[in-house]
Amino acid sequence: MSMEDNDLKAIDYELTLLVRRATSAAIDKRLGNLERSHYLMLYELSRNGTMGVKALADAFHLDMSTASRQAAALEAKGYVERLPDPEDGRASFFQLTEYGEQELQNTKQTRLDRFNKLLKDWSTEDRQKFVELLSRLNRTFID
Amino acid sequence: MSMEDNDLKAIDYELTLLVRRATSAAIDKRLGNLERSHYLMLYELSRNGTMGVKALADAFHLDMSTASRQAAALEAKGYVERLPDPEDGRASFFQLTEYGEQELQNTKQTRLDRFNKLLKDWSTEDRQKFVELLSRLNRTFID
DNA sequence: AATAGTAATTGTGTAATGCAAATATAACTA
DNA sequence: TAGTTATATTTGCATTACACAATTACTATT
Repeated sequence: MSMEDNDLKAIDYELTLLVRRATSAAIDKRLGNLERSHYLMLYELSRNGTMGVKALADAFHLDMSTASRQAAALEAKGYVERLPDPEDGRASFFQLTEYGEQELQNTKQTRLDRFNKLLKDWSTEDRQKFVELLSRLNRTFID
Repeated sequence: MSMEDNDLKAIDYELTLLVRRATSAAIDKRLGNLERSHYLMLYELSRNGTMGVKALADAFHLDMSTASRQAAALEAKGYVERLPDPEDGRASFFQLTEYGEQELQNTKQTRLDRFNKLLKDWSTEDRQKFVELLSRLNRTFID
């Protein structure tokens, strides 16, 4: 076992711990009024305009059944509206509603506030580096 | 909204995404033969020798009911053994078995291999920095 | 003793996910 | 064009992981 393996092991352990803590209710599961899964989906919709179940599932590498249920939940809560796809009778598009947009902004702010507190002692350089490394890792996962 | 908020927002988003991806089966949920929760618990037991349900729950900030069920699952699989606490009739200790130790080592190796692949292009400095930042974040969460 | 506190378990409910089967519609092919 | 295959979505079912509340069996205190 090489010296560098220790870093990798530590990364694995810390990430696993982080995921556990985030899954555990208090930290990340729900912030603002939105569940994590709903937050992500609304976020994606706000960036992309409208998307169908397939596109949402692909964007997050989720099973379509999962994406379908989450989109239905968002619709039931009034965060999104379902529009028929004029070119494909099987498909539909989801679009953020005014209310969904509001909740998304609220939740973004709540989450920002949390990280402001949590990372208040971090230097700008460390924050930037953390973004960079997290992004790189996420992009790697996605391939 | 200040300039630095962008970093915090990005950190939040990337972390949320990471957690989602990890929760999603393929990446982190199960590696080697161990579920994430079992991996963490065995890991903790291997570092601390023996622990009771209360201590395990505290270590991970879990509800005791959750820790209790997970410990019971580990026992059922033969990864740990339950020993009565001689000083407290209510309590017991869990101790890694030979088999549990093996599975833990297997899983550690499997996870190490994964990160070796995943982060093969990362510099030593980046890896070290990532460990540092992740650890700092986790310690912050814990308080 | 009587009471209050604690370790653990069990019952119940929820969120998030996947796989498999079913449905409706589209696209392609012979 | 009729028949077949592929695709978008939904629904049924199962699993993992968690919390909260109630219960049990002890322990500690008064």
